[in-house]
Amino acid sequence: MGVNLTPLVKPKKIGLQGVRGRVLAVDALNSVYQFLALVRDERGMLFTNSRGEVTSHLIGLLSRYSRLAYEYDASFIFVFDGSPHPLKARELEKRKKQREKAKQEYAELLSKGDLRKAFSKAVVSAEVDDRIVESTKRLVRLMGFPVVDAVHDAEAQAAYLVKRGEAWAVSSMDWDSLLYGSPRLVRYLTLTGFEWLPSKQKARKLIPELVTLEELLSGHGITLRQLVDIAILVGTDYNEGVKGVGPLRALKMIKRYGSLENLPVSVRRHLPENYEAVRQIFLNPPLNEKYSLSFSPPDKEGLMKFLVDENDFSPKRVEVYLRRLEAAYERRKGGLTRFLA
DNA sequence: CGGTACAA
DNA sequence: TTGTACCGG
Repeated sequence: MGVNLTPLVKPKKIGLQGVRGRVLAVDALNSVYQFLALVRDERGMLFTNSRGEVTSHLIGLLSRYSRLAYEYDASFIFVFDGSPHPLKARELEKRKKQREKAKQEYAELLSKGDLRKAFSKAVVSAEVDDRIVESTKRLVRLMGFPVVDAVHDAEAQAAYLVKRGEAWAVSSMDWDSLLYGSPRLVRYLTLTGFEWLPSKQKARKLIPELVTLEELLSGHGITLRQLVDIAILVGTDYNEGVKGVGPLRALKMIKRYGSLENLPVSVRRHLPENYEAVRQIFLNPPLNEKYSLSFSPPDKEGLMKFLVDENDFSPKRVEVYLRRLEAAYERRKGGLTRFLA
């Protein structure tokens, strides 16, 4: 679930116009999780092709990113998680247990006929397997967007792409890219602007928000290293936080004492022994430096074969997505030519 | 989630 | 213009 920085951040609402013409480094599987959670029928069942393979993520990716490209002239680099960092194993185990519990509860609620509650469990049980990752990569490439593989966490690689100027901001629901030093983070990059709150059985209206690392740090008078120390106190994917310490207390302590090393021993003794290793994951993560970023026109034949022949999409719908992607590509290409001339 | 159609 | 209902694979 990443790090909870919510109480420390004052995002600026930028709306969809705020990403016009921008290149976003998308945490691809973060986006896929949202689609798997929400692109479902009224019983909470995922969409599938005739072989029973999940297609909900393909529906979501096509409609969202083709329209953002077409209507807002945005473009995307899709960044994928690599092998999980060894220190993340405990967190992954925890999530797996949560999913399994939710799956069971889903089946029970469904057999009792409680469709609304069943749906909320289906959302928690969303799971990304290898086939979903591979089909996502295949679709993104056919759409003409570059795919970048991270060594471990996609958020680290996406942050690096923004630091290098290859993308304007990271697009993700999670905060972690800021800890990896991304200068900008865009949250809630959706078209309809709704977030489903399973606990409340309600949807809340949201518009895209921008968080600037510089403003976050200067606003609190801290350094990136200190922000990472705050995260370690609160808890990250790589360590349990100190009990009773939330984001606000952590900020106060790090501002007062400067760093984890200087905390009073009463707090410091609750830190994990390997906190320096966790700090280095964020400050100095292994990166893929040999990525290639080629933006191509959409592959019409490839998309038809993949979506219509293999995944039972209606050809009429696929043509709509294709037209958007073609128009968006031509417009960006034209803009670039003008810029170079 | 996102698209569409139709109501008030 | 906003709400609501239904569909997509």
